[in-house]
Amino acid sequence: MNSYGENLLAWYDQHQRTLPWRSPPGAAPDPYHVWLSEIMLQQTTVATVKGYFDKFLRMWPTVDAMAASRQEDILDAWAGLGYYARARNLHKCAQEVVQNHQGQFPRTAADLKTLPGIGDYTSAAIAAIAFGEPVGVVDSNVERIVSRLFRISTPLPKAKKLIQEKTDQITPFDRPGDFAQAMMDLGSSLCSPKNPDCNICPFCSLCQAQTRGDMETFPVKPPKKTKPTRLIIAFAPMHEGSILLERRPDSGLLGGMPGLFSTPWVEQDTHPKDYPAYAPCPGDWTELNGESKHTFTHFHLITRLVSAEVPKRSNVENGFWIKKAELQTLGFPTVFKKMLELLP
DNA sequence: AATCCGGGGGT
DNA sequence: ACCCCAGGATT
Repeated sequence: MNSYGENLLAWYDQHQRTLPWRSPPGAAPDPYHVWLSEIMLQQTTVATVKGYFDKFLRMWPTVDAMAASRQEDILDAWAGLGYYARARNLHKCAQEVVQNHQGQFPRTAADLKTLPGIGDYTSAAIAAIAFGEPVGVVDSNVERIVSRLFRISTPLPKAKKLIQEKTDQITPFDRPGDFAQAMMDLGSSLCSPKNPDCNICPFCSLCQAQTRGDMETFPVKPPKKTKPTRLIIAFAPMHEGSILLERRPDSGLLGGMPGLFSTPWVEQDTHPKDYPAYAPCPGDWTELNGESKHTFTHFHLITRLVSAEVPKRSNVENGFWIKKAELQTLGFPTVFKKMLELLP
């Protein structure tokens, strides 16, 4: 056992957090729980995931149950969590595990990585935590910690290979899963992006950046780009208290999710005379008061809502009618929730 | 190597 | 307003 492992695991045994997907000390983790939590935790905070994790386990207690469900039900339960490709891949992955692996998750990082939605990080995390494979698990917490430990000045993402090698080196063969989770606990508590608490850090004397006092300069990241603003008109075609909505195509932005029909999501505004070209049906469109704002990963969106009482035609491509009172029974992406709040 | 893909919380 | 976050897939 190296000194990194000794120091960190000693700290972990004292400060370990209890989380819904984390098994009690000494108990064997359920690979299904580990997998489900790791997918949800991709670019998503622990606090946000907790409620969704509990709900998913109640709805689908086993990978077999999830594999037997419909993608639409998975997406509905995932609504609000974001990055919806994760939910589509979750369903695909469960089906592959059942069909091609006898309902058992592969036990190595290399085999896990062949499954949908499982990449470098998640394959290593499941292999280490659920199956004890001594592999370095590198997420953004670990990138920050390791780049500080060794003062890695190469900018991300080019530094990823070196960070992976360093992480592999300091990961102990004994308890690699605990080491990985301890690193993430450390990164989310003491080794924070700003004002890291080096005084009580188990790596304090081992950390090159802390010795120099320039912790906050690591990791080195490329400059951010400014987000453009897109302005769209969303359509609310009404008929006797029902609204015509769209089931979005299975790929791309908010893929597979329900939403409102709208003009194209571009930076250029649309003139009212062009509304009919984009509306799902003919209508006398009148603008409702207010506008909704939402920010995505790479652009801001401002939406104005127009409404019209229209005949109830049923042959609208990807369209479906739903009573206003039943909107709450459907899982919407947050951007559409905000738009629907503009309805009178 | 770049780009696309959500949303919430901290500061 | 800007930062960050238990990243993966696509091009």
